Amino acid sequence: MTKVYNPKEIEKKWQEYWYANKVFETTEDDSRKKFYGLIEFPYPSGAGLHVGHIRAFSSMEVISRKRRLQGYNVLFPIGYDAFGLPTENYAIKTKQHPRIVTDNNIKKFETQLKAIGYSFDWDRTIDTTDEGYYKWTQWIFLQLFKKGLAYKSKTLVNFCPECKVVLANEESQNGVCDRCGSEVIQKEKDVWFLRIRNYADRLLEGLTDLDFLEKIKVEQQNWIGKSCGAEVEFTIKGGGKEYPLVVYTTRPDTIYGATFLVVSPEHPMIQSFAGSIGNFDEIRDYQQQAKLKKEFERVHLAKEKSGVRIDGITAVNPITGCDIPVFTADYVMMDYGTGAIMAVPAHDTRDYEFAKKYSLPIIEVIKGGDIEKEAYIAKDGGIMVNSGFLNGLSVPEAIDAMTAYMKKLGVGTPKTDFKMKDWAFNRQRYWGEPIPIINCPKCGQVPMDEKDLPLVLPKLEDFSPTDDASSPLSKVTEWVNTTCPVCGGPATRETDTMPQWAGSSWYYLRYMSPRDGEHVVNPEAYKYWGQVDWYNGGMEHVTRHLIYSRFWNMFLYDIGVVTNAEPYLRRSAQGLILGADGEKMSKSRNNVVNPDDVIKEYGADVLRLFTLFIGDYEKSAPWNPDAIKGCSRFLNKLWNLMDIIKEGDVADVNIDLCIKKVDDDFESLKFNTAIAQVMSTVNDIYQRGYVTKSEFKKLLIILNPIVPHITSEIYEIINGGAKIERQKWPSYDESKLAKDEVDIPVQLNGKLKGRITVSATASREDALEAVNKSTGILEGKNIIKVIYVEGKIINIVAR
RNA sequence: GCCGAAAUGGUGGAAUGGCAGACGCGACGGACUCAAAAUCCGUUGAUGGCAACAUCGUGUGGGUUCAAGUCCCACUUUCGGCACCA
Repeated sequence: MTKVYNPKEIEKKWQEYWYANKVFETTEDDSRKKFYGLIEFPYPSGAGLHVGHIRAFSSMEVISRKRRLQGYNVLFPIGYDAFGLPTENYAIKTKQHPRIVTDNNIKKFETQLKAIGYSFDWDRTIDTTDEGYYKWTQWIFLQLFKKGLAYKSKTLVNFCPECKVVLANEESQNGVCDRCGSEVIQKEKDVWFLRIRNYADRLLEGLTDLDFLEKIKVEQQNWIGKSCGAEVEFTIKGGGKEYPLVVYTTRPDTIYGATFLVVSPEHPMIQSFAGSIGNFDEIRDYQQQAKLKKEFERVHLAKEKSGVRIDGITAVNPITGCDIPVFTADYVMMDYGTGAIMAVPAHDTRDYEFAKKYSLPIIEVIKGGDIEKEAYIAKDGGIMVNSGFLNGLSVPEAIDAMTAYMKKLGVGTPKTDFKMKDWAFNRQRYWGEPIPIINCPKCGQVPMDEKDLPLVLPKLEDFSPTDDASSPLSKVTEWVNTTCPVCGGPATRETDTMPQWAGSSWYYLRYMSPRDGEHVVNPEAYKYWGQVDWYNGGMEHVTRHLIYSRFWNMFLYDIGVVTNAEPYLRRSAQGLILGADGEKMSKSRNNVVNPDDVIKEYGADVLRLFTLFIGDYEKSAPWNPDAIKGCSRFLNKLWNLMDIIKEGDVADVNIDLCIKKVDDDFESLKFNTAIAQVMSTVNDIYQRGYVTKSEFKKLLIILNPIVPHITSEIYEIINGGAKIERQKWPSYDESKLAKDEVDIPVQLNGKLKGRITVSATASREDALEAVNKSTGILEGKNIIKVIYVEGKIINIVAR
């Protein structure tokens, strides 16, 4: 009898061995194929690791360990995305410096990660708040600035009065601050933007060849939101003046049905007709109202359309020559298209609603719907009517015909637009990368000299935010005041810092050469590691981080820093672990599971096993504390196999099938079924009563990526000290996957009636013979048809 | 409103169109024990039947097929994303 399984003891032993001997350290090695596996590096919060992290990291951990056993040279790194608000807020609350808080949190994370036995190359650890790191974040920003892709612009921004910080659109969805949940207000501010819209088309097209989960592609496509249409010029007449008003439409085919025109309340056209507009006071009131409405109300709460007719001006339809009235309404947004639309109520739901409310004419130009009841969109179906030369055409034909006609007349041009907005790239907070720009009264915005990077974040005693939405850095006059690198005159530094998305937009490159002081990424290292082979992360980051980092990589490709336009070849996503109550884990719900507690009770291997066994990896699954026992029992059973090792006939246990299943399932992230297969195989082994050493070794190796401690220990014990990580991933014998004799179901008229045992390659006649012999179901029956699928089923249709 | 994913026992979840419920949890019965825990063995979709067995059963209603959880059509609900995007 061997000693009992003691996870605490063996896990400590193996972790010490791995980390002290740097077993997972990696260097470029041309003699071996490379594999670069990436996980989203964590934000080191004070709360420490969460079981969700474990699940998120475990897929690439398993794949990386498997790849090593398969002979690959594996880069599997870890780092910390450590700039950001929570740390800063916590630091303010506890009166510590964010640097101290960050360092402590990182230490805590590292201890926890090591206690789980992850096979990271710890020597490559990076930290976005490290000067040697953010030097290069700033360097990339400078290149963007020099290429005209970073600009400052006055706009209304989402401002959180609680966090006192300007938020990106994506951080203030539904008009609520992502961080604190308070209501966001609109504030005018000078803000840095990155011209990500310039890359919209390439970001969209680049998706085609990538092995990203389909739903990730779809979300990115929706986020980018490309629409193809045309800009059409209407002429506004009033008070003897003419004004060319350009509207944006995706449906030029419906122009014969345009019965009015709507401009956004902010549209400059209104002001230019100030003198000729009869109801200008009313219009001004409406503009004021629209301005007061927060974005949230305007978009989400305004169930009913509102608007005002602009008296004294009319618009001329460039195709029909007809005069139509002009309205202003806040359902038209200034920041999309041209801020003006031609309204076709018969074929657009919003225009329909507006026309009904203000009793405007509705002209049907596409047959097929019932415009008495509702607008008929008819994107793919329907035939044009009441539309001059378009009559009789289908909608797609009419779109092409009208676009060409407008172009010929010179009143319209094809135009694509994107929903995605430029990336608001700054925060008025302390704990972020300083923006390396100097404002000179003579020379304007001047980039810092690259030689002077990093621009170090000054040590600050009081870094709490200011009430006037300016950065705490503006208080450090000795830091702010500097000289202009161009003219040498007195100048001031930019005091805003970069958003948290900055550091994470290029971290996958830094891992390739984490300590290189001369390059963003060392060219030799890049040449070897190239693209990330497989990136796993959360669905919550596929529209922001994943697009932002693809954008930065494309830019670095354009300026010759990297040689691949796309950073990630494959991207998968894990499902959330929900609380035992089926709700998302959160402190406020008090349903958070701390991995330390699980390790304490069951050990790290059980934790690793359970987070992967809990359900389909790509779907969310609730944490069931009772079910952990099953995983613990299984590891005990695995351990106790040592008591029944015996050489013998290997029949009855299909180890080849098990290897194949595990091999395939790992590659498609079906860890739950891979584990189930191994459990079944172990059950079969106990049923048989003994395990052969060769079977046992194979089992240990295929399980090693998931439960490395116990498998390392058993392997060492049964093989006189041999190390499992030096072994080869087992192959399986194709010919042994299928059995020679099979038990197949017998159906009569599609209903299960019994089973027969036949050779896997038995003929139809043999199978039918076997049915006759072993069952009496065919007696007195008239056979009409026999369906026989070799090795699968026999179904007899009979009366 | 638009786009996407999903719905299977008491429960988490398995099923290239071919035995629905693998594997795990729980429950029940038994062994071991003074007892409990741990462990081991057995049972466990529902209904009827002593039983062999029969009937029903994968959100709802239709359809295709020798055969449907799986494919097609029409719905319902839940979750995620986008959203007066012209």
